[in-house]
Amino acid sequence: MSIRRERKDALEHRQLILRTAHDLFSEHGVQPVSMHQIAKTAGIGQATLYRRYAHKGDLCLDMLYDYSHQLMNQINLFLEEHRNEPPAFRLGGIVDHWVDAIEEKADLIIAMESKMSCEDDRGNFFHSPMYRFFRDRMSEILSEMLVSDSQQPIDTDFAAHSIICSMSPIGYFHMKQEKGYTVEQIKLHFRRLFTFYAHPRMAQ
Amino acid sequence: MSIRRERKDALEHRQLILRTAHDLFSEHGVQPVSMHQIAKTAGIGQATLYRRYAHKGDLCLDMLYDYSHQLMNQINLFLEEHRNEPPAFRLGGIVDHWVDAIEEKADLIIAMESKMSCEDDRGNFFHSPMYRFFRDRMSEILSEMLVSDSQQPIDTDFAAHSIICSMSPIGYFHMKQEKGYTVEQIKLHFRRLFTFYAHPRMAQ
DNA sequence: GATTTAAACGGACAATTGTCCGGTAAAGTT
DNA sequence: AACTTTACCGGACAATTGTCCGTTTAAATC
Repeated sequence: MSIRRERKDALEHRQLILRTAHDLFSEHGVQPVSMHQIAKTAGIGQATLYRRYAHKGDLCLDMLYDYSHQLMNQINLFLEEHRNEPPAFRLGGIVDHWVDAIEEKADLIIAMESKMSCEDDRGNFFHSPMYRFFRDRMSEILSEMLVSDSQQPIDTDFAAHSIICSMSPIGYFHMKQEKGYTVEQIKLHFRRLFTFYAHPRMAQ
Repeated sequence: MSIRRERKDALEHRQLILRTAHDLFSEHGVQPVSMHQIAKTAGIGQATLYRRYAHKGDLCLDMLYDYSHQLMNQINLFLEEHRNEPPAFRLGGIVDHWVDAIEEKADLIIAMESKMSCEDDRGNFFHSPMYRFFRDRMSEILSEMLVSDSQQPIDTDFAAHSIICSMSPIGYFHMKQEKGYTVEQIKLHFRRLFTFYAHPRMAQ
């Protein structure tokens, strides 16, 4: 009774699927390409595709895997380089990176998010390493900010989660299109809003 | 050349659809009921249904119409009654009402939101009266809070929009299930987080 | 009330998503 | 190397979503 490792052909198929999907998405965009089309183009059965990926959102999540690691590395580097800057500055840096990522991978991110029902674990963004990374890094920074004398302690994980939600691609693009803000303006507004925690002025 | 008003049978069908959908949703839940099933049960054609509602999310949005007006009235009443309380208190009240609404109408709201692509106007939550109502009320309250001496003015519409996004049902239920918070704990955390704008303590 | 107009109808059709199950072949066992 | 096990394969099938188009009929005009 030993653990069977993944079959060689299964691994090849996974790579084939990712390559095929990438090519099709590049050529036609994300939304117009169907799962059937991906399977057919890759020359594999429908079920083989669905066995790997529960739905297109799940596939997109995996396609973002490399990019997300790249992004996490960039951010870690940024945080390392600016470790002596005030927390608000570092939080702002994360915001900037995140917004840039949305701009660059909008199609994939939206396709991913729009398929997420609440129940199913598989392909749920909130269970991805990227979500945890963002939440944990932000949570740490928020802790630094709030270490002081607040009589009402803020739950920093909760706050980080809220910040991530408020920077959802859907909401982001609504802001951009509806109000006509530029990318830089939105970044600025986010930075001001979130770093209000760090440099608050007494109101009223 | 005059404007033709809506045909009588069209109106009847609209009401029939809403009633049928309500009954089916009550019996089986929202997600398992298909558009085909709704049309068939109502005794109308597929196209007749789709002509009214672009997709199930659009239908859900309309089903929330009455409830949303009720909710808006409740909140207006609340704001009226507590107009002399500090803005943070009033913002907190809105949060409470919103969370209660999510709890009560979760299925419909999630079905609605999960169908929203960015482009199509029809059935987009961000174009609904409810969104505008929440954004505008919150924006007003935030203005009161921030009227003071901030050298970096916060865009209150932007802030209100962000708050709405951070209270999205998907994010809310993730918090609730994953971290095991009770409804009241989440309300409290939201209140603290958002009203941090109003009673901030200097950090660092 | 007959005629015209076009909004509305609905069933059939096309496309996409998601599942089943008999068969295949790779990994472990002797 | 032959055998056993079982993860994996893939095409066919079922369900759901979304659209087309010839026909009907309510409403405006005469």
